[in-house]
Amino acid sequence: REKFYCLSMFPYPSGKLHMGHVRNYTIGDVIARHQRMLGKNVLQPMGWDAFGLPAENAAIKNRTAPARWTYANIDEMRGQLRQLGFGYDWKRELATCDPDYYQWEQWLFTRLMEKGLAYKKKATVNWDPVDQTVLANEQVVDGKGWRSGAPVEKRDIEQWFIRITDYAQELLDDIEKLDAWPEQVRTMQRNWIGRSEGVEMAFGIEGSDETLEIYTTRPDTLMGVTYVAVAAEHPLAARAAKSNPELEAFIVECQQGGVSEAELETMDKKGMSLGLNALHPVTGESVPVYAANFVLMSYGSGAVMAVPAHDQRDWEFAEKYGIPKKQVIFSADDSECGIDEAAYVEKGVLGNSGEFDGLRSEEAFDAIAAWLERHGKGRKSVNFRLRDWGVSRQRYWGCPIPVINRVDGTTVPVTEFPVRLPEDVIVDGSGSPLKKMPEFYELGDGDQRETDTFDTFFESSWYYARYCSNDCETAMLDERANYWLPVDQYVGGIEHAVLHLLYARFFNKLMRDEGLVTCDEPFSRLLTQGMVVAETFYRENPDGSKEWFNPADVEEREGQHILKTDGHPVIAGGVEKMSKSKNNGVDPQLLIDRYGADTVRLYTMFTAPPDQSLEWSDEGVEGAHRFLKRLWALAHNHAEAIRSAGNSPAEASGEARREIHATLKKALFDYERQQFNTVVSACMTMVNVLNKQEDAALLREGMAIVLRLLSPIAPHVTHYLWQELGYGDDILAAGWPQVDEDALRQESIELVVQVNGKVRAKVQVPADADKTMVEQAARDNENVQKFVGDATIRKVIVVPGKLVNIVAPQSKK
RNA sequence: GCCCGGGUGGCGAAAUUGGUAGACGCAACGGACUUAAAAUCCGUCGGCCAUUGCGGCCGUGCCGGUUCGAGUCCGGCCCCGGGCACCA
Repeated sequence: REKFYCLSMFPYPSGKLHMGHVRNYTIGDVIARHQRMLGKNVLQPMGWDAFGLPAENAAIKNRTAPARWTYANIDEMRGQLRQLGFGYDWKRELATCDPDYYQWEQWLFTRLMEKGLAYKKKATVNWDPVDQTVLANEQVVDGKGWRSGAPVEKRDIEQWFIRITDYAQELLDDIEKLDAWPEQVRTMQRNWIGRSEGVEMAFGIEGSDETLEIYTTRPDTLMGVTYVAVAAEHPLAARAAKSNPELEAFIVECQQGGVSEAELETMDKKGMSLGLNALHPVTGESVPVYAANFVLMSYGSGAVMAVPAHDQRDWEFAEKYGIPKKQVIFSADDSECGIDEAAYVEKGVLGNSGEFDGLRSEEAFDAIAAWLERHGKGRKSVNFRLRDWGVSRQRYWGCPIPVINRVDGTTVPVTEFPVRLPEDVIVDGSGSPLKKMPEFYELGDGDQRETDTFDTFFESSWYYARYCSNDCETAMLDERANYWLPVDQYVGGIEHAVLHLLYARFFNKLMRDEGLVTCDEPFSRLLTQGMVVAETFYRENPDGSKEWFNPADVEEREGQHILKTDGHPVIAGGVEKMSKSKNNGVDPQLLIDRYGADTVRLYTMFTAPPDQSLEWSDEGVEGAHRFLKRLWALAHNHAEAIRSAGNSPAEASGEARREIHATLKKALFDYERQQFNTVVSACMTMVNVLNKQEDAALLREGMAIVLRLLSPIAPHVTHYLWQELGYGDDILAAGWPQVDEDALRQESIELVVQVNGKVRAKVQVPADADKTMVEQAARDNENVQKFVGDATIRKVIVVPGKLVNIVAPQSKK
């Protein structure tokens, strides 16, 4: 049989399942069961993304080791997944914190080191000066450490990187192959990789032999450069600061704050002159050099050219510091292009640009690049926004980076795997326990084992492949991976649209180039489920931190949100993604206990289309449950008749049978496009139709259709009724229902008649009526005549099978 | 700030992608059954007007445009959500 690999993003074992998990895994299971009923050889595995920050936080809070906490959560959540009836192949279960798993990524990392694809360099992290520890971006709240409350600083430390930029072009090009991915995700990935074509060039430094390398996508504006900006950490700035205390203070000030892009992009743009000048590569003119807090050292060369007249950020900076603006681009059609109010960022025609005057921006791009090239000062170059992947984390609960730091300062890869993470530790919040465990890192002769661990995206970048070979003890993957891969259907949250999905695509290419897999891309088809969101509620602690309360513990009283346990008010924090950190998850267990798995599954499928975000509410679950009861009652009211009815189609009940098959046609269409909410609607419609029927043959045919359509969504009830009504032993093996086109034929159909685009009547016409007949029937209608009156009919539009529009504009009197 | 989505009845949504706006549900209301309640069944259910019946006007976040026809396409706004490289 044809293979079908259906995969849902594995969960972080945070405690219990939340509604987002239920939604994700129900969608995956519905697709897997659907494919199974279509006759395919389906693989659907499940596992645990088990390393991560929350386990360390829980360890501090509960005084348990992260490993213990994690394994207990896995047991709890596995039990819940079983209750929900998901069809997983549990033999393939894996947890990323298992040395049998992570040893292979340690091995692969050493291969990357040998190939030069892994390297060490300094990079900036958030530093909490009180707790003396590195903070994740999430742990920086309003510029302060979440535990200490101290203002966060930037600090540069040595870290491992992987050269994802070597694969930038291929990652970009292969997006074209992903034609069964949502366009939205493809666009986000393209933008993230951010290929641009521009020019790199060297500005001279006045009174020095040094040069400043800069890159621009707008070389046509080169003659409008009025200053150059460098990062505060730039060597040039550091040197100038030695004789300038004010500048030194500014550089220290720039060390404040976190490293997240959102923070950097929204902060006040500040700068200070270095008191030295750069030399324009074409004119040789002097322009001042500024240190600026928005230029990043880790980004390109840490220097940018600034054209206030034609770049909005440069414009604002120039305005603030009184730097001149020089307009060099003018609109081609003499339309308004002044630069007094804002930068003029459009392309146009050059002026004030010496020998380049009169060229259009596009021509100037080439001309200026050629000039620079000719004079040995620059060249065209392609640039990517994508940066190399920093994989070092100064944390305990992760996969140890398999390297040894030699006493002579060199770094060598480990040769024996796994490098085991000690699990019996105490986490106290003051940095990684590994750094306090000489038994872990001391290797004798001064050699030390690396104590940093991998980014947890490392584990989640290849788990999809390991499921195929998870019992293989001698290699990362074996030939079974190439049978199952690529994943035919991947299902997961839209929040992973870029990072996880891009890293996994990259990792697949790394594994391919290592000869481990043959496919270029890991996921053929992608369904990005919308988020399950819910209200958030919090109170502010005296130290400014926030305590979050679960919506289930909050009620509304006289327009105020009150915490049930103490009766005091809480603050509504808006509707957000269900998360541990905001404590706004809904516990599905209560619903499973009360209504059973099928109701929970049916409700999550029915209440919104899979890719749309779903705001949770308890209401509506009752309706899903009621439908299953109606289905059950329908089956039992007619059980005898259905069991004894023959399998021949129910010819007698023309209209009802037509409705069943027309609805089936829609349901099959919706299954194909994965719009499961309307599949459920269709099933409800069919049950409503069948409820009014007595004809045993039609009931037998109709029930056989409904049960199979519903089987992927509500497997338990349908499995039981299938047997009970005598259709067979196994509904999964029953085959997929098919539309009988004969049943859809109609003798007459209803057409909508519009006059000037407004519906004025509905007429019955024979199904095979031609255009003339249809038009005549429309004109004959009383209400239509009333609206046409004595106006001249200018045009009649007939849309076959749908409508007639009579265009007869009333003349104004 | 940048990138990507979304906005349709009291609520979740549908509209096979430019052709009847509101399918299917939830809630609500009215009725049947019941001593009663629950459950179940039947009916009403966008707003306004008309109502004996036919019906009419408005309506898919806001403003404008294209079209015989726009929830759907185009331009400009507003609001909400996701991501922004150390949450996963």
